[in-house]
Amino acid sequence: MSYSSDDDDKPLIFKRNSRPDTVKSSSSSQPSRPSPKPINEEVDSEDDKPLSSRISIVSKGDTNHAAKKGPSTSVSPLPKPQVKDEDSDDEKPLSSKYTFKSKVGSSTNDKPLVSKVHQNGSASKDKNQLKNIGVNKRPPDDERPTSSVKKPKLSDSVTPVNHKPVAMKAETKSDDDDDDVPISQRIKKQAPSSSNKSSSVKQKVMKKSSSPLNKTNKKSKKMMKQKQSQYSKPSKIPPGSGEGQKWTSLVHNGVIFPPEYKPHGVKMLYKGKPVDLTPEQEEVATMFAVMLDTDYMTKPQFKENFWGDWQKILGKKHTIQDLENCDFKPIYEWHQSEKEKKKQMTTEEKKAIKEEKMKIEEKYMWAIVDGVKEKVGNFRVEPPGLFRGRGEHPKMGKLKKRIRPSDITINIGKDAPIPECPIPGERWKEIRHDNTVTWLAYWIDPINSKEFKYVFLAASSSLKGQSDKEKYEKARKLKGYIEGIRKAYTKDFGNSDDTKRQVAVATYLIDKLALRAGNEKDDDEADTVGCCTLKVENVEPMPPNILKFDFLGKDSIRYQNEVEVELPVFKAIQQFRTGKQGNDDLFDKLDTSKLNAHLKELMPGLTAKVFRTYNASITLDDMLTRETKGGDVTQNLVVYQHANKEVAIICNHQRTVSKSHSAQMTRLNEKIDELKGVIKELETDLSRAKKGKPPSKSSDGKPKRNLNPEALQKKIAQTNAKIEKMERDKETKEDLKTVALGTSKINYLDPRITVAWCKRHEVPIEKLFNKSLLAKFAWSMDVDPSFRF
DNA sequence: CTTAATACTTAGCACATTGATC
DNA sequence: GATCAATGTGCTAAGTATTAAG
Repeated sequence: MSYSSDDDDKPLIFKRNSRPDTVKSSSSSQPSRPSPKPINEEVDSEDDKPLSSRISIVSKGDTNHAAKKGPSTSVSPLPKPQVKDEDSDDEKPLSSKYTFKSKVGSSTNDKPLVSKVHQNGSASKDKNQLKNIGVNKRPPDDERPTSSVKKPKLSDSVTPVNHKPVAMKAETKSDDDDDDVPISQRIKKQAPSSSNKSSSVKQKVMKKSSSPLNKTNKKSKKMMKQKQSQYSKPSKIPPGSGEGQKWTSLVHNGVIFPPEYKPHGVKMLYKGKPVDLTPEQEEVATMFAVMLDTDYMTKPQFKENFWGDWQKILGKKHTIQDLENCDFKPIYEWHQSEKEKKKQMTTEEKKAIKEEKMKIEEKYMWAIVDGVKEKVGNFRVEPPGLFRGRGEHPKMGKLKKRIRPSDITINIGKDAPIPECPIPGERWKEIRHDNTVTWLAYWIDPINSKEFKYVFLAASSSLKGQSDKEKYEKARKLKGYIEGIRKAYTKDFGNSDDTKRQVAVATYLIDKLALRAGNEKDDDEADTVGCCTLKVENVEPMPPNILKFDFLGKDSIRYQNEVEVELPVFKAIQQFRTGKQGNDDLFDKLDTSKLNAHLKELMPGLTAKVFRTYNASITLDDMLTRETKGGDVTQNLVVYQHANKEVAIICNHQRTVSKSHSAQMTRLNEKIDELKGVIKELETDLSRAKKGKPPSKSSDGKPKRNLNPEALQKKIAQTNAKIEKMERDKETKEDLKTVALGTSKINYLDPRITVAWCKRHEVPIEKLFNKSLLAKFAWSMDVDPSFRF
């Protein structure tokens, strides 16, 4: 390994690489990507600092993008809590709703008029709602104190039922006066007042101790057993709601099924001859044919599994006796031409089809949760197909059978009408009324009968937003414990108790490298690992104190990294490896349950994944603070992207290099060269102009304008600037070709950090959050500009 | 304890749409 | 206005985590 230490004082340490650009096509070999750049790290961790500072990043100086774009349309003085009024809101561009231009202090929001509130997060035209469904549509601003809840499952003494967008929003309002106080403080000072209205949101954050919500009369199962342990608050219980109650009323229309199979009649060949297939056989053959141009075709496992399932449908006696002699091309080509046809359709035709589809699907898109219209996430039942497992999945290619209504369990409010089964003559498997869960429906995963496929609300829903917020609040809470936790595990690196030592080292790795917990996996899943499931061969100690990691993590994405660690950790890893084979567990005394049980002793609700959230968010907050220099919007966006990228690297969020990447780079280079040629020419002309000569002939022989030296100078400068910008863009592009920035933005970065930063630096939030993100993070829009993670 | 069942979050990629560029 | 890259969205696989059951 080369640890080149071109970075002066630091010993070079972190080096990340990974899959080759060929990822997609590679078959047997493990994917790996080159990493953008090495990261150096300081050995001794400084407790409180974010990962980014504990790990020093070799950043290439920030490029300041010269091009200035005019500040965009920022307008409204302050974002306000959004209460949507479908009718009026719809038309407005989101930008007019958000976009902060406000200065830090100005924070008095006007109150949202919560009068109509219909729907939460969505940008849609929802003229037709589930209107006809009789539901207890509560007026939005109805506060719904506990008592109003129809089924008081909880005694009145219990925390008031939390509430929804409406309440939530209304609430926000109420702490307006607090606006300049950081949320965390507001939370603290919030007295659990009796006023039901304000109880909701903050409730969740309340100390566990204060709200010993014991499951009371939950009718069922899980609840009974719930141990009201010493650290009470089971994370499941949403703040203001009853014992794990997630909703009080729930109305929706069930799910929609893909169309029945329509045979195309195109015959495939077997040993060169056309074969007749029944529609069912043809359907499965078509699933395979359609994948002819994917690299699943290079995987024997895929073909084997496909053949196994297809043969069951063909029958043992069928003409077709093997896959080798099958020629699916005719079907493949038919499919390609269908695709082409579709592409050729005029915009109007496409539009018409789309609208038609919308009309049919409209009613499935929405649910009414506690009186608020919310978007449903995946209301379309997954169509049949061949299982596309990632990595070397043992089940790839298996037939994912068609799901029928009789496979579906619906969960809905007791008082809601049962959705009509969309397929005439068929019926749902089961109807439940479980308000302790958020799913609207589920079916058994046809590939793995031990698992389920759930239908949930969309990310823009209050239910999801609420839990998202809780996730970040928990991560922020870790801030207050992290120092102690680090001290504690550091102390245990040398603990004589094997288990304790392993817990300490594992926690260290999770904290420092943002590794995933690493649950156990079955043999019928791809062989990937996380922290607790690391194998001896995945971590190679390289004296004096470097650990070389190389393993396949989630989604079979390769994690490669070389890290300098504290000596005791290094020694401990060496010791964990002794006497074991490469394939043995590195942490043989450990699994995620034990690890999490330990973590919970350190902080209520703490689990391994919280470290990832914490480290990602604190890194963003820290880098934004350190690197924002008060430039223009463009420059600030570069700062943000830089921070975002760092987080993505820490979390190992990768993407495959686009097929056209190298071609694009080549083109960029050509353009740069071209511009350089222009410069040369301009320089020639400049010197000639200075001598009073006319410009040289341009290459194409056309005469050029006779410019004066000043004009030429200016042109040269402009062109140079252009070249510089292109060089920077090129670099950025190359740099980010394997880095996926989106994943962290969606899942790990507390949106309040971004929103507050935007407010502080007058960056329109729309530059960073697209429509979906704005909807998903609606709950964070009114954060105080001074918010820090 | 260990394993199974359950529910929910996180993930990359394919495809669609939008936007920039010539 | 066509072309092609960038961006957005849908899809569904693959994780984490808790609780119940054995």
